[in-house]
Amino acid sequence: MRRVKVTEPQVFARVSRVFREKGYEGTSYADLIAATGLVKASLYHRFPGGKEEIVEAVLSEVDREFAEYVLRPAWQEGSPRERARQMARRLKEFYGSGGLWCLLDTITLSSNARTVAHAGRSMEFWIDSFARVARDAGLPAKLARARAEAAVAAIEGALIVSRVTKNRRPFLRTLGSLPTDLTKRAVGVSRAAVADEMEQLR
Amino acid sequence: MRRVKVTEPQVFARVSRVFREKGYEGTSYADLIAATGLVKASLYHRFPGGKEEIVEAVLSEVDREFAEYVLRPAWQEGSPRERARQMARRLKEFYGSGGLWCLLDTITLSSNARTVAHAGRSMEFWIDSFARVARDAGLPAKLARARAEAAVAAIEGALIVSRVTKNRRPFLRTLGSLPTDLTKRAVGVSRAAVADEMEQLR
DNA sequence: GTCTATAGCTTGATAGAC
DNA sequence: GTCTATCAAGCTATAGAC
Repeated sequence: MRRVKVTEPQVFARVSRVFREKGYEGTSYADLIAATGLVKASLYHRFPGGKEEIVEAVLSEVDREFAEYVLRPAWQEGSPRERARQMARRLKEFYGSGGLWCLLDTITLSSNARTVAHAGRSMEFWIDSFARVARDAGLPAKLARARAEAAVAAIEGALIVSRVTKNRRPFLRTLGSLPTDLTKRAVGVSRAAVADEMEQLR
Repeated sequence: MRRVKVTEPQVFARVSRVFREKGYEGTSYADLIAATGLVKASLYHRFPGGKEEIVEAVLSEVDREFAEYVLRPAWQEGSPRERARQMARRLKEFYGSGGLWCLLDTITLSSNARTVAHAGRSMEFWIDSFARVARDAGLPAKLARARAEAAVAAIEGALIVSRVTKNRRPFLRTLGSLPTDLTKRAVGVSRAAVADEMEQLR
């Protein structure tokens, strides 16, 4: 009765799903076993460092996918607004329209300093990517950076609101306004009609 | 050797601090014992329902304080902008300038449905409070609601960015722009100078 | 690379004395 | 209302066969 070998990409995908959903402390080996179909000793064979090593590996892998797919448009040629729009589409996909949480969030609560530092670097790259688009749209570097931080926070926060109130609309709205938030030349009081903003409400 | 009795408000304050910091699964009785100075059986005497009852009680209490202090200006008389400013000041205080997390966030990851529902109602009241200020500023109800959701998300997200990148500035900036974000008549492309926004960067 | 079996510790929870 | 003592279950982790 030979078991079918579970491929490495499958293990990563299934395990990361659990950590995204339950966080670091909330994830037990029982959960990981149920998700992968592997037995505990097999997980230890693949990740001798235990849970900490698993979470490090998952973070690296998810990070790579996020950078290479979701954030990629930030580093390509083309109209800043259109690149932001493409990132918004991919963010929607990546976060399951607001039904999946962010690993950088769930994993950084009561986990070790090394993991938090790793997640910090990942988030910095995310911010850098957004900031690049804002700069390409003509914003001064300092302002671009602030806009990028605010945009990342808006997304992270919208996921929390989505989880807590079980309403995904704020998340989808945040993605909808992302291209504008990242690239518009100024915020503040304007004479543009309220109707403009209301039209964008979905 | 009689022990000094620990007052109920002290227990609530210390226990809620732990849950804010570590989340639901991340908090163990060992943590609660260390924080309160009480022994396990004493905690069970006060909260026979165990961890679930503790977290419910903490949520109710923190909720009450948040509504009665932080959100209070939303339901008072006066200029909407000034009321938003006062809430921003109190939010800064409540979240330790970005060094303390939100219970509604940390407690809703891998905890039971009842707790998530409770947290959901708390967040709805928060959104309602913000929306009221936006409506008082002259915004139509639907737009006011969307602005309120976005503002709550911005705060929650800024706390995550603060935790992950160990940089509190995004959080403080979010509070700085809260009065404007909540009460301005329109967003979008405007002719107001970029300098206006940059001046507000701290 | 996967499995069975087991070790030892920590967890949430309870009984009962003071 | 607080304590000591104890419990079973769950946890992370390892040894060793196939």
